This record gives sequence, structure tokens and C-alpha cells, in this order.
Amino acid sequence: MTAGKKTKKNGKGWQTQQLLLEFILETGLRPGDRLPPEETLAVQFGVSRVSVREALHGLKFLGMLTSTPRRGTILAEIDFSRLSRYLSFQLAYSAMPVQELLEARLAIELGMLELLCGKLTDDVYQRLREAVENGRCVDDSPTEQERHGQEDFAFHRLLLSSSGNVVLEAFSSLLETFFRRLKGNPVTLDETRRADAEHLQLVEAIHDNNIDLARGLMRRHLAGRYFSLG
Amino acid sequence: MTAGKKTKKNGKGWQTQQLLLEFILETGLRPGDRLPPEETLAVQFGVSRVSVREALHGLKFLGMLTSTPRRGTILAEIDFSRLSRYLSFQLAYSAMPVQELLEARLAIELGMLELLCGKLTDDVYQRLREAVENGRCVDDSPTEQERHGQEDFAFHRLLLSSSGNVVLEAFSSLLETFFRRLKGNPVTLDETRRADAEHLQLVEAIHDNNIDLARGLMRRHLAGRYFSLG
DNA sequence: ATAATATTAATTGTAATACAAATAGCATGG
DNA sequence: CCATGCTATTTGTATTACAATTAATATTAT
Repeated sequence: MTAGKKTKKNGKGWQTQQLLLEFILETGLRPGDRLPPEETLAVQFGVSRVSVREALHGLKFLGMLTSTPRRGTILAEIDFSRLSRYLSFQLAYSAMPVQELLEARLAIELGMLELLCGKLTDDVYQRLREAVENGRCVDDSPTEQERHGQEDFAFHRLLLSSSGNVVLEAFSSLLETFFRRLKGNPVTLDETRRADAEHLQLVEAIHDNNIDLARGLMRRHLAGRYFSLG
Repeated sequence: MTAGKKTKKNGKGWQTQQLLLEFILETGLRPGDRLPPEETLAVQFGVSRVSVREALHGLKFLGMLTSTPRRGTILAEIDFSRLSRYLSFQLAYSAMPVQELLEARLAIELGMLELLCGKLTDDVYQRLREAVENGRCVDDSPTEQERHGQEDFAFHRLLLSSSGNVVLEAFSSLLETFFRRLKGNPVTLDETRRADAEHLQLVEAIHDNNIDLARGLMRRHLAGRYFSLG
């Protein structure tokens, strides 16, 4: 189906990569598991080791595999920063507007809120509150601003992971890498404090199962964070 | 910043990829433009041609580059189907529950609705109505069911692309690859007709700028489509 | 002279080989 | 028991050679 587009000559290199992907799926390899040595794969696939390496390298480039001598090649955890490097590279000449990224992020986070409301355990609630506390900004020094930005990302990541939906979490972490590049937005101490307050309100709203309030807060929070237009 | 994680030994292969990306950026290459021959790049980077090829291969896998003998290697347009294949593979070995896929899709489509409400031009409105008409199911033969399924995807794709947000569109097309695999859900003629009716109601709701109604319809539509639990 | 056809050359695709680099595991010695 | 060095295994890189493909050119027939 997917291969139907270029039916002409798909080439052996392409085929090798397909074989490799199939191999991983069929053997049920999981992240952290080790692949057979390149030589073995080459024999098994009936291609040269160079071809196997090229196939492997393509996947390594994407962060799907990591390999070190003697230890072999292992299946890596999903690394969205790699993917985003590729994406951001594309965006270098196709200028993705920040607006659209924000809209997408809002959609993700609103969807997450709905999942989170109603199944917020006390345990998670406490951890969220702690995250808010940790994130509090005490002054407006550059290092503190930097830390505050990091904590903000951490808070939103925690929200997403608490929602228990890995798909949304994946999308979000993908978007996060973009927003990290947008840092440098100068913010006043007032603004950071307001953001902290919004975080807390958000957690409480979720805890109170007040989805509408939570949604409104999230809208305002995201808009305020990156547009600074109240 | 991104490279700061593995400061140990980044290796030449990694370096070659960086060089390649920098080269493309610095020379201001645009989609359709041609890269220098592999040999030239190898000399320029001070590595072997095999290394250059391995670096190129990762980008080719994502469809970022296409190369044919004699014509050389050219920068391609963004190919989300390739990207989707990569991501869907990643998600494949993370055993994604259908539930989470549905939740994610709902989030995306609800976010899209909000963008669409309020800026639905007459032109787009007409095209959406046509899409609904085209999608109508006339009987419950297998081929007609198949066609109906395709039209359903097409309708949602059209909605997404009408929203004008390429990020959401990309996420959606990624999810679509999963839902295509879930086909085979037996549906009655009644159900398909209800789905068609919902499509129409949805379009009208958006046209009337009735976001709440649209959201409700979308919830019901997606839930009904894949759970068949009314 | 023009169109079809054959030739040539440039470029990517694949393979085989050799050696370097890194490292896990073992052995050896204190 | 711990530290140190040795060894074997596996990946990393380079070199070379040739096959496959096709753009560009030359040739030939009409």
C-alpha cells in the first residue's frame, strides 16, 4: 500500500531497511533490546554489511537505534528531539508560523485536560502541586528565568504524562522541542509569577473536576506565555 | 545544546550528518535543488564516500532527499507519509492501545473545529458539502463499504486541511495510518447512514458557527465510528 | 534537416576487504 | 578483594571496484 507509490524500482537499499524494520517488529524487539551483529544481519538478509550499515544508519540518524562497539546495536527509546531536528530543518525553508504551533499545542493540552479531569489521583495531585512549588520564580535574574522556563516545560510534561495518553504525550514532546527554540522571550517577574499562579489554579481546577475552568485557564496560560498580550 | 547530551565522543558519522545539514542550510538549498555529487561532498567533508552515503541515507529514509543515478541527489518536499511511517513504526513497538489513539484523535479534531468555526468561507463550505455527498453510502456491499470508509477519511482530511493548521494536519495524518489498520470493523448500512448524517450536521454546525454543537457531534461521531456503542 | 537510435559519460547503488577504535569480559597479579 | 592489563568481539571508517541507471551527446536513417 505504502510502497505502491514508487512501484518502478524500489532498490535494494530501500528493501534492506524494510527488512530491518520487519525484522525488529517480527522478533518483537523492545527498546533496550539488542540486535544481532551487522555481519549476521547481512548474511540473513543476503546483502553486504555496508548495505546493512546504511540501513542501520538511517534509523540511527532518526534516533531509533544506538550502537556502540562491542555492545552492539540496541533499540532506543523514542527520541523526538531527533525528529524535531529534522522537522525544524524542514521548517527552515517552509517557515512554520508560531501561531500554528500554538494552536496545535493548545489542542493537545485541552485534550489532555479532559482526560485528566476525573481521574486525578491524590498521589498525582500532590506531585503536581510539588511541581508548581518547585517552579516558583523568586527573582528575575537570568539564571532564575532560565530555570523557571525549564520548570514550566517540566510542569506541562508532568500534566501530559499524568493524563496517561502516550500519543498526546508524544505529540506534546515533539512540539516542546519547537517551543524550546522560541525561548528568549523576555518576561518580567510579574509575568512569571502570574504563570506560577496559573499553574496552581490549573491544578486545583483539575482536582475540583472543573473542566470548563481548567480549559479557560489553559487557554489564557498558553496565550499569555508566548504572546504576552494578556 | 542538543548535542550537549552526549559530549563524550560524538564520532565522525555524527559529525558528517551535522556537516551535511549545515551544508544544506548554509548554501540555502531549496526543495528541488541539487546537492553536489557524493564524491565532492566526501572530499569537502574530509570523509569517505561511504560515510557521506550513510549520512544521506537517514535523510532519504525520511523522504527529505531523493537521489537517482546521474541526476544526483535533490532536496525533496516534506513527505509526511514517510514521516508517518517512521513514527508509526516507533509507536508500533510501543504497543499503542486503541483507546489512546482515539483520545488523541478526538483532541486533534476538537482543536481543529475551533479553528474552523469562524473562518469557514463559502467556498470551503461548498466543498465540504460536496465531500459529504460523495461519501454517501448507497448499499451495504463490501466494495461500497470500502469506498465509504475511504470517503470518511477523505472528509476528515478535508476538514483538517481546511483548518489551515499544518501541524494538526500532520498529526492527524499520522493517526490516520493507525486507524486505517483498524478497518474491518463490521458496520451496518444504518450505521454508515448515521455517520453520513453526522458529517452533514457537523458541516452545518461549523457553518453556523455553533462550536458547542460541533464539538458534541464530533465526540459522538468518533465514538460511534470506532466503538459502535451508540 | 529531423527524428529515432545508439553511444558515452556522470552519478548513484552495491559489494568486498582491510584496518582502526572502542569496549565488555576475562585473566593476571598485587 | 580489588586494580590492572590483555584479548576478543563488534562497530567505525576508508579504499577500491564494479554494476545500474540515466542525462547528454553523437550517429544514422528517412
